[in-house]
Parts: sequence; structure tokens; C-alpha cells
Amino acid sequence: MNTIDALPKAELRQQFNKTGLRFTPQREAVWRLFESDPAGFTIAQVTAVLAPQKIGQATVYRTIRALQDLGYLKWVHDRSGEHRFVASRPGHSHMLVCRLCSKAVECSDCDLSVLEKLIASQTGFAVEGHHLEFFGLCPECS
Amino acid sequence: MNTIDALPKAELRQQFNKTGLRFTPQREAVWRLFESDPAGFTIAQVTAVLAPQKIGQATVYRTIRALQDLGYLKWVHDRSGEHRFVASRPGHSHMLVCRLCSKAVECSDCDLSVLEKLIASQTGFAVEGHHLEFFGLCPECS
DNA sequence: ATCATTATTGATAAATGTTGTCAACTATGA
DNA sequence: TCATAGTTGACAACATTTATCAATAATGAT
Ligand SMILES: [Zn+2]
Ligand SMILES: [Zn+2]
Ligand SMILES: [Zn+2]
Ligand SMILES: [Zn+2]
Repeated sequence: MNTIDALPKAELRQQFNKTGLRFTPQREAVWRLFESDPAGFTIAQVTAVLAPQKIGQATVYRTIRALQDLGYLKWVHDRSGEHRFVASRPGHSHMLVCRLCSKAVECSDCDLSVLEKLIASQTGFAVEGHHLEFFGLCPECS
Repeated sequence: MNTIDALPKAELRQQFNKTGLRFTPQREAVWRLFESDPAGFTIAQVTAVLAPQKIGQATVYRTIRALQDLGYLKWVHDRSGEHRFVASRPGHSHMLVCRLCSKAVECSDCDLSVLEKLIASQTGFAVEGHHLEFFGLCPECS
């Protein structure tokens, strides 16, 4: 059960190539791992899981950064405040993270423009963007 | 120019003591540093600044965690995604972070309940809380 | 103010986490 | 198929975080 619909392999390859990056088996392995679990992984977890497949940690770091830059990976916060990476679609969105099963689902259609205008008028701050993360219980855990 | 009004030293001491913690000169020094600059600091910056005062990095780590637990320190993200700590008042709030001068101001009175209800009805997620961070330009940098 | 209690400190070491290097390798477009 | 240029992983170098512990000092009670 995935957070997002399976991403065509060709699309991802194209996105990599567009930036001069190559879509290698190692990078595909990292992506497939994220796609396999909507709860996401910390970097340490990814290296641990992929170690048997002989994928070096340098590659893990590089790939996670690349996927982030392409918008296919976003981070959410753990209870302890550390970052966990989660598969996502490119573009701005918010994340809903389950307190129990840690599943994260992406939410793209929430509008904060009213709030941003309110802040602008109250504080004089010119808001350009935001990061918003929700936590609670997913339907299955409720 | 501080983000927040100066916090009475006695209040902070009391908050520490209430939890069985002691308000030491080292802890006060760390707090004063955060209070002195609304842009906040990364852990590395704090240790660098306080090194001449012979404050060990272990103490810095311990104190930052304690201040966080008491609610007097919150983190924001800088461009690279790393955490910077900023003085704050206990309780839930949002942060407005300036893209240019990095100043962070706390914003306590924004209501997301409407949005949370919308999410609940759209996704079945029972929202319990959130983390919201704005970025843009402060009045001085606009 | 003095004291006994008990948390705190900082130096050091140990453990983790992250980035740099580079020769061998391989995905890509022509 | 081939030349080009990005990628890999082992390893080292570096950075960050946590653990230890004897000496020190803040606290609440007296
Ligand atoms: Zn759940
Ligand atoms: Zn973060
Ligand atoms: Zn809020
Ligand atoms: Zn500014």
C-alpha cells in the first residue's frame, strides 16, 4: 500500500536525464525502497536496508539529495525532531504523518493564502512560502 | 533588537528548578546568546561563540535540549534544511523567518482549525497538531 | 549563613554521521 | 558500436553527537 501511485520508471529516468544525471540501478533501488513504504526512512535506515545489495553509503547520500532536488523526496519530522524522507510528487505540498504507524500522505490542495495575508497585515512580513506538516492518526490507526 | 521581550531571569530559573534542573551560569550564557539574536544559531555556531568562555560543547548540547524541552527554544529550517534554534516563548506557535536577515519572529495567534477540519473530511486523517513555518521578508528587509 | 544532597561541568574518549577522493565502471546520445 | 562524461564504492578524512567520570557548584532545608 503506497502513499502515492506508482511512478512510471520512464518518468523518473527522464527527470534525472533532464538535469544531466543518470538513472542507474542503484538510484532506482533507492527510489523503489522509498516507494515501497509510505512511512519513509532516515538515511541510516536506507543505508542499512541497502547494504546487503552492496550499495555504498556515499551513493545513498548522493541519491537522496538528487531525489530531493528533483522533488520526489520530502522530509518530515520524527518525534525526536530528526528528518525522515518520504516519497512524494514534485511541487509544493503538505504532509500528514501518522503518530502510530508513521505513514505519511501528501496533501497538495490546502490553501494558506488567507492566513498568509493575515500575517502580512498583522506583522508586516511579506510571506513568500511556508512549510507545513500535520501529525495525527491516519484512517487505519484511528 | 530582540524577537521577544527580555525574559526575567527569575522566571527561567524557576522553570529549570521546577523540573529538577539547575540554573547555572553556563545555561544562562547559552540563553542570553539566543536572546541576543533573533536569527538564532545552529549548535555549531553556539559552541563556536561560547568556546572563548570555556563552555564545553557537551554543556551546549545539554542546555539546548533543556531549553527546547522547556519551550524556550524552537527550531526553524535554513535554506539547506538544517536546524537553527531560536528563542521563543513556551507553547505552540509558528515562526516567520526572513529570507535575507534570517530574523525569526514568533506568531502565536494563527488558527488552522478550519484547515484541519477540511483535511479530516477529505482524507480521514485525525489531525492532532502541526508544525508550520513561514519564510519571506521581514518589514526591515522588504 | 551553613550544610548535605544531588545535579552539573568540561575534558577526553568513543561512537556516529557526513563528505571528499579517485580509479574502475557504465549509462547515454550520437 | 563508440566516445564521452557521469557514477560507483572502498576508503580516508572530517564533522557531529553521545558517553564517562571525577571535580565542582546550585539548591532547599536547617
Ligand atoms: Zn497510521
Ligand atoms: Zn527539520
Ligand atoms: Zn499552529
Ligand atoms: Zn529581514
